[in-house]
Amino acid sequence: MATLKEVAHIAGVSIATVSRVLSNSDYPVSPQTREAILKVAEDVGYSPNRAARSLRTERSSLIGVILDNFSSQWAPIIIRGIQDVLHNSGYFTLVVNIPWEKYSQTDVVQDMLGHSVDAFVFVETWHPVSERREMLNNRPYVIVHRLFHQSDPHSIIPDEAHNSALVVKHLLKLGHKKIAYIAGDSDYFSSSQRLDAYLYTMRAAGFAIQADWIARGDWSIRSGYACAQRILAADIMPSAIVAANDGLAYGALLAVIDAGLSVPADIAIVGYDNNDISSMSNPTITTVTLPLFLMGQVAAENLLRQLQTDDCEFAEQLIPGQLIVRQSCGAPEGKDVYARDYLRATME
Amino acid sequence: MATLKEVAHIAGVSIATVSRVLSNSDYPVSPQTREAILKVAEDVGYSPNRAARSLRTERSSLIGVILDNFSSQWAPIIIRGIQDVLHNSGYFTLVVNIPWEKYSQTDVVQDMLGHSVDAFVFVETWHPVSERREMLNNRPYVIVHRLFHQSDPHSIIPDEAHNSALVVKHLLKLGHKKIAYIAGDSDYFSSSQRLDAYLYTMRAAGFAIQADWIARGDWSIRSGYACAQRILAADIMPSAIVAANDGLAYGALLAVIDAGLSVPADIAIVGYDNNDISSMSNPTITTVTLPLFLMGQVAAENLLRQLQTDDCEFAEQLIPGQLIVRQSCGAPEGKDVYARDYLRATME
DNA sequence: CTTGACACAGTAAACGTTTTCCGATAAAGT
DNA sequence: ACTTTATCGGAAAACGTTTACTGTGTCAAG
Repeated sequence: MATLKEVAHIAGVSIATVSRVLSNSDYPVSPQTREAILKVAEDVGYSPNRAARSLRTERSSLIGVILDNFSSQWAPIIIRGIQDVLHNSGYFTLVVNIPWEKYSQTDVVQDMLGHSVDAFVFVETWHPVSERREMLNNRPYVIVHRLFHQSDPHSIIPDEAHNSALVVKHLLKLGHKKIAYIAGDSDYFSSSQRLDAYLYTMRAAGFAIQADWIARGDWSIRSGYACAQRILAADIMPSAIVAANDGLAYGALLAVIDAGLSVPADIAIVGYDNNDISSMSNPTITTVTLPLFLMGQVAAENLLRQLQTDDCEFAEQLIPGQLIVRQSCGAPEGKDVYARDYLRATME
Repeated sequence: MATLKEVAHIAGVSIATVSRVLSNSDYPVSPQTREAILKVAEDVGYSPNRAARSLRTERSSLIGVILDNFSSQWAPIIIRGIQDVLHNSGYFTLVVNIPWEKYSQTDVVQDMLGHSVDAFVFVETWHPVSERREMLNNRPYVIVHRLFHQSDPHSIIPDEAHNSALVVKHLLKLGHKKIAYIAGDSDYFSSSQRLDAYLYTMRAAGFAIQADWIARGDWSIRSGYACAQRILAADIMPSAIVAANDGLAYGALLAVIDAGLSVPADIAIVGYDNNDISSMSNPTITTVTLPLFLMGQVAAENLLRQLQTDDCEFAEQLIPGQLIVRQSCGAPEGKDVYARDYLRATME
């Protein structure tokens, strides 16, 4: 591997000059010398030794990315968004999945600091804010798709209020007035956000909500089934059910069908997350898709801003999702196909 | 951040000695000094500067992991397997998803070499062997879950022959003699492997195969549907269909049902890959699961062996999968539940 | 003609390790 | 008692950068 020294020797200049040209510093260098050096560097295939550079500058062009669950339906897409931006800016990511029964987040952060990462990204994972700042050695950080309640201004999260309003307004527009709701596990941030927005939008539209129209599940198909059964036994039968994710929605779908009713004729159903289940069920389920790739990009851009300026002004950033209209709500269908070519899509 | 120098100063020894103790070299150091140094290092929270170490030793404790498709159903699990082993041995991974319409593999490899990665892992991706060795600067490498035909002794791949035999023998044991087959896209390595093993096992068992029992699809649900229709129109109607993946199997399932037949009573169906689709369909589909986590682990262990010894003796390594018996083949069912709690499982 | 100011290039120190070489002490063999 | 050998510790060089400092030469303003 060629070094500065060799390039300098061939070009007949000092290594300082070569360094200044090749690390695009703004130190003045005459056009001829610059030209000559660039040519030599190209010829010998010079590539800077990151270790040496890192040792000297105390920056590594490495960014630590920490997650709990690599195999979540969201994480890989978010990471692609992050890398899309960071790689273009010359950064590499140290992606680590922490099975938190095995390693502590703190240990991993320590190890990463040993590699002198410039910043951190937490994906769908969480650590008490009070400790975080010092734990990270005051490096910039960002949390993307924070799942839990603990608030943090460095978060990039879906705009659940907007999304919920999207869903409820869509149903209202289709003429539904009696809309029930199946909430998710209350430990999760998005769960209460989605529920709150449902309540707010309904009230803002001037519609009453029956107490027995609201059930709370734990995200699973099974609990969606159980919740829907409770809702179907309500004093006033609703004409639509909004579920806080596609698993619950699919469970509700099964329950409604098992009760001898039809979807969407008798009861409309809407889910969340655009999980594969929602495009493969029969009927397919109208749902809200989260802009995961975009969230990753935004997170990375935020991080870059923190790295470039020392401006650490920060506010939670909300990214709106999109409604995907399918069969389960009775509206004219969007462009989505019945059984999406799942494997085809993932293999291309 | 504490340095060797500080530790040395406090412990009252030279940095050379501290280095020898802290980088567990086998250079003789008296127990007392060792003890003292370790204590001081612990107290000040010493953590070695990887950049400096890397500059000196020309190793980085970094391993480059390159993939095409982060969001494939296999990749995240494989990566977790890889990291499980590598992280325990003090390595970090530089995971990069290459959208190959955007960047060239060669560029990414170059960038990684700039960070002086010690070795490479290619996940489900491919590059001509002839160029590879020099492109990688003679660093060790390993390919895990190679999808294409181009053979390479450094590959860790599923033992498709074993898996196919598993499936066919299972059906033969259930009394099926007329077994049809839907193959996948012939560009893919596993496709031909699975087909070959089907043919071999059938012949070895002494059963004839009708030409119109074999159809070729492209992995998609749609093509599974079409292939099954062709097979159902065969001169001699088969009693079972083996499909090269779960998408094809699901398509076949739909076709059989649409033809007014029942699964498994009239036709048994078996798929591959234990995709979510196979556990959510009705009936659920018997399938073969690939040991992805294990494959990642094996790959990482191979890499470590290459790094430690300079022994580059290498042979393709085949990892056998497992049969998951579900409803679609008519056998007494395994422990798998009907609609697996998909989201629950991914969120925990 | 002086005096800055500026553009450009080079010298050398520093970053934190590892490791070679060398010296000192002690134990063991003659 | 003298060599040999093993054990332990230190001094110092090196890895490839970046950058503060210094030193030229040129040019414009006074």
